[in-house]
Amino acid sequence: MTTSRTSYVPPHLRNRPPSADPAPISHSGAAVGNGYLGYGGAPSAGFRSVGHRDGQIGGGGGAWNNRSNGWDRGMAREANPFGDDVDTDPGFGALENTGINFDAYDDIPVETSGINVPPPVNTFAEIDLGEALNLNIRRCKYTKPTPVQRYAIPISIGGRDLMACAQTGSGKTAAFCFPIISGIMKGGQSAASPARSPRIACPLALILAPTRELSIQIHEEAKKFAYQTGVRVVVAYGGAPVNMQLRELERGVHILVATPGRLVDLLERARVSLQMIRYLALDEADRMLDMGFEPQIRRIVQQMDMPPPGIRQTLLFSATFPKEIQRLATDFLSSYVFLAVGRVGSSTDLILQRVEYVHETDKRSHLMDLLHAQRASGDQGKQTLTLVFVETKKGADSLEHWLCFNGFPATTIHGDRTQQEREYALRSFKSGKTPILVATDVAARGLDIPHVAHVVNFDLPNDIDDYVHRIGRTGRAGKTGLATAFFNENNSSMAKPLAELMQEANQEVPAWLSHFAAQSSYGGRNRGGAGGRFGGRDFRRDPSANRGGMDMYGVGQMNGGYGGATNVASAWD
DNA sequence: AAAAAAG
Repeated sequence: MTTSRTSYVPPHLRNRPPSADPAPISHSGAAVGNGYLGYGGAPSAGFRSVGHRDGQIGGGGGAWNNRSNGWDRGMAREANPFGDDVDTDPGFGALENTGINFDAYDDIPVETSGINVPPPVNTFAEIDLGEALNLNIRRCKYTKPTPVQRYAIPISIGGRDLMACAQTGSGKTAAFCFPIISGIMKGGQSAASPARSPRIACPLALILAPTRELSIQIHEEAKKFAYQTGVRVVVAYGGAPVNMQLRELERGVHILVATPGRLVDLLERARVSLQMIRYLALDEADRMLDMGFEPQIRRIVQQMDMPPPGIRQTLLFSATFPKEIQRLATDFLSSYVFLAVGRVGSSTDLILQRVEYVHETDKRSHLMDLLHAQRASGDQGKQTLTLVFVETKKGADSLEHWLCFNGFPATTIHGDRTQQEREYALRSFKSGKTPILVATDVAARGLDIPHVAHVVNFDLPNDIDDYVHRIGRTGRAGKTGLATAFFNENNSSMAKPLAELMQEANQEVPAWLSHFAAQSSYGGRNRGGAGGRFGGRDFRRDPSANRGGMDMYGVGQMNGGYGGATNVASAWD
């Protein structure tokens, strides 16, 4: 059980100040006795009962965590996700600047609604997240919480369900990971219903994401937050060999990050049980609940063995949240708080949005012009990454070939490529080896790719929310970004919402686009996700939305929920 | 109609 591995903290040194910590990070004053009932720096001692043997079934907790061998080996082996050299570790550098420009945060509009909303905090120290997690927060160089974190963390710590609208890059992942990790540490191991077999993994938290790459990214980030907390994070997604993922699950899992398809597969194989779930988080929640995903999500959340709303805690996050989707989401929530954080940087100051009228047949040559101009003006040596969005997978392949043929190193990511190719393409793009990435909407949401200077909407999406997500891939890390859209007759349905969005973001709207917008009979008003200064608005506050939804809503809320407009802050009015 | 997500 004992080992000389430097990352292992022997039991007698646990709960000790930093001298016991092998990580090459200078830190001071790690307090002892932080209220975690024996957790401190390496809380594994608090999780398992001592003296169990390998493979022993039954007892106090989920099947795996009685197996002290597996557990301690896991602890000993836990790789330092921060790397030994901060300066040369790209992963760390990326996390260090998750698009957080604190100077831009002072006048960010924030709105909450719901009953008894826990008040926001101004510092991480105000919340008792635990010493191990606090140390990781310092390692991440998060000095103070972002707006979404200031509000979402106390709400989650307070045990409330949450529907949060906040731009990706505003610290969303941490906003739902911190409370989950902290809650798992505090709660210790529930003694309830052990699994039937040690081969069934029983995670306490489930984080679902709409793409494989996003689930990978969340997993990487969550591992940093959970480092040496004793909380194990495992990822499961399709397109990759299942055996490795199964082995990881067998070694124990507190937090499972997954895409829906692979999770359903694992549930059907009875390799995962959701009976112990205490936290459910949906990232890009509006996408997860839209037509393509809804049946799978309902299956996972409502038709397996997951505890119902009110028993588990549910956290929904997205940059956009259309009203129809909000209404759907109430099925998964109990007396929830709605939180909207104004767009930070992304579609306001930091991203310069341009729309150019380009005929379908001229798109390639026009893109070429842009790339030539960019190449001419750009600082040589500095990598300027360009992300080009197209509508179809075939279109992505053909544009990639054409760009390469014309001397622009490009690669592509879309759902017809193998997972290996997808991950290679993303790495190749991030590293600057192929500074142009042609992508379908698989790359539109959530991916944090530093140094993307230019997002080109070669084909505009049909949904303004998708546009918001796409351009959000640039203007990150406090840097400015450029978003260029090619517009023509085929996109006339987008004219109005696009013009309105750009106007709200104080962007210059070309006269011809306004003309298109005026002609267009399509709506674009109050599309829920895109309207106003916020990333969204609580549909419970919309009279027209409530007319149909109120009954269902009133019944669905266990604590009475939102009882009309009378007892709620009126900042909206 | 398209994209994503299981094999």
